[in-house]
Amino acid sequence: MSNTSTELKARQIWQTVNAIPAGKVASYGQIAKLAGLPNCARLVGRVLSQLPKDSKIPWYRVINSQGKISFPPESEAFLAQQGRLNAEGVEISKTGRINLRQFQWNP
DNA sequence: TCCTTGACGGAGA
DNA sequence: ATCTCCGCCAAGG
Repeated sequence: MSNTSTELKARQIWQTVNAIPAGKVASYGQIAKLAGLPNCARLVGRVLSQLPKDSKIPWYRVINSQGKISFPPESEAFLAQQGRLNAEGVEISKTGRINLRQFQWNP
């Protein structure tokens, strides 16, 4: 067990994602900034991609800045995320977009 | 060490 | 609204 720089960043990211309230979403870049890591949107995606399947962290509340799920439509991951969001009342249009005006988390 | 690969983002066209 | 083209950061080859 070591505390590498990236591990510290990962903790910051987990903590921030945990703060997203149910029924709301946040973009990768937004999470990065709130975590004190500007310009690290890709890192957020990377960190979330390494979460264990049974993680309690609400990774599915994180989408891209275009208001879309960052997985290929029809993919297993896409459907899983879509389902979790729908279960929380987050609406996704037929074209796969989420209205950020309405559902984006603004702390 | 250099190059490629991503759950990214913003500016243009 | 859609599609490039870059810039960014860390990991893996």
